[in-house]
Amino acid sequence: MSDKDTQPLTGKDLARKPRGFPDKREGLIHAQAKLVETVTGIYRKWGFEALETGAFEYADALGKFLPDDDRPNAGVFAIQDDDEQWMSLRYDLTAPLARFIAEAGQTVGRPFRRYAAGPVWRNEKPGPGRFREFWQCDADTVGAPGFHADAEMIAMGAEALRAVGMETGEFVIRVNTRRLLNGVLESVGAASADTRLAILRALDKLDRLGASGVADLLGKGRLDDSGDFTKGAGLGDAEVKAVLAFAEAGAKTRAETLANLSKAAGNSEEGKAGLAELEAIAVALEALGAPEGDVVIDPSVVRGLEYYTGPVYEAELLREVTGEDGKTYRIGSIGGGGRYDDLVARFTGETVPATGFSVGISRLASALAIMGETVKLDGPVVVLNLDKDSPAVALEIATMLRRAGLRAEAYMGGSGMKGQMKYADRRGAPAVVMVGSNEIEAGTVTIKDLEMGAMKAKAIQSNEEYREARPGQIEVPRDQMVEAVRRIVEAQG
RNA sequence: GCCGCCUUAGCUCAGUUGGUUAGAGCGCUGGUUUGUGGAACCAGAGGUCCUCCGUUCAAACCGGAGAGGCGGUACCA
Repeated sequence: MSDKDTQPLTGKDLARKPRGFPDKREGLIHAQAKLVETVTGIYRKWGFEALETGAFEYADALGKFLPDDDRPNAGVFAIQDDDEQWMSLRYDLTAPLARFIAEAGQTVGRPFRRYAAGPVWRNEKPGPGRFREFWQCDADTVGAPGFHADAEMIAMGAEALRAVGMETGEFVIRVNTRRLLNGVLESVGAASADTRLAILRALDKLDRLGASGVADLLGKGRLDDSGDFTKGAGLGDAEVKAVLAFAEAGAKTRAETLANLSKAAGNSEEGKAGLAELEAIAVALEALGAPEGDVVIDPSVVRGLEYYTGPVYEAELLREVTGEDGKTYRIGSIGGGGRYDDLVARFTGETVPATGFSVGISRLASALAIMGETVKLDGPVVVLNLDKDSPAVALEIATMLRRAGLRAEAYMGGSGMKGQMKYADRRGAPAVVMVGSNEIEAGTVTIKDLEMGAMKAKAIQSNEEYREARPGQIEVPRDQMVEAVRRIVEAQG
């Protein structure tokens, strides 16, 4: 940026990582893979099929904006193709789907029910649980005009979150509709786009700032803890009250909320239509068996994406996230979605009603990681290399184990036995196999069950006794090695 | 983007109101134990004290700028 730090970095300074692009290791990768497998499994069960698109889309296909100066827009990562056209990394999985539908035309039947999982990129400020590269797992129904399709997305989303381990009270899916919001905006006479936007943004913060904070934002403005002043929407007291009454209409049950809303939503056409949408969704949710605790109607839900045209839903993690450092972290939204009836029409002019739900895989995984709920490492069986001058024995043993379908490696490092045991321990190896001169002479191998060894060692008091005991260790003839190792691995599950 | 706080060993942190060779715990490496991780004891190796510029006889410490981190706020298709 400035001209004085143009000196090239050297040495360790070179090894930097851009913020928000996480390095992921064994534990996290497997946790994420498992989440993806579980969630897509639910989507498949509900009758969705796989469809994936590429990482880049033309910038104008992704959104309404056009290239201005150097970059099309902050918020996305964009580069120019060799023909100078702007391409952007996708910021979600929905906009590329709309492009695909427009392009594929009649070659896909309607309704088209698809799921997809993959990384998306947003050029925003990262934080704990907030990344610039992160995974989403989406399901969408294209060509579905009825609100029961939205209800299906919501109920399926709740099922997916339960499948990844969320229990009653640990998450909630809050449902609203844009049309109800439009009705409220109309009823308070919010005409300008700026004012409407300011009101929606204020509403969206109800859960975080509370009624008084939102009231400030709806009115004159709000001074936050850091001393920063946020300009308000400029509504009068009566209007602020009306909007707040609407936003706080949420009640314990969906039926109660709907009853409250019918009073607070005003008489506009949009408001009535919105109420009808939510009523239809509520009926369908009953039929789908979605528990009241999992899915609530909450008129303060807005969601940022501009392409939503009707119902919107947001899945929030309620479970307290406390790290091993004792700090609590606010993870917030772990998924959401909504109806986007006009997204395909941008390309073809043909209105294609569609609705979708997305699970924030990276958020979920980092919430689990912060809580210390990482999956147990399941490393390979490690064959120790005791005679470093002739590693062939270790290679041979490892090959036997692999041919039998077991995950195994011969030690490749340069350390002594103690170091090799430490290595196996750190890798999460279920067992090590040792073949030294004693074993070669006797035609046997020594197998150590590391898990059992650890367990037995707990009962041992003195260091000498520990050295003597060789806990969890057995010696078997070489031709029984594979089965003995297999028993140990399987016993550990 | 704006505001505040922070940056010393691999990690968590001490540190002298500016004064020689910058410390601890954990971890790591080696040994006690030709060949035994998670236990014990002994020893050892790790540092441009975030970077650059300035003040000073002297800067890890003071001043300025920058980078990175954390938190808040804004933005978030």
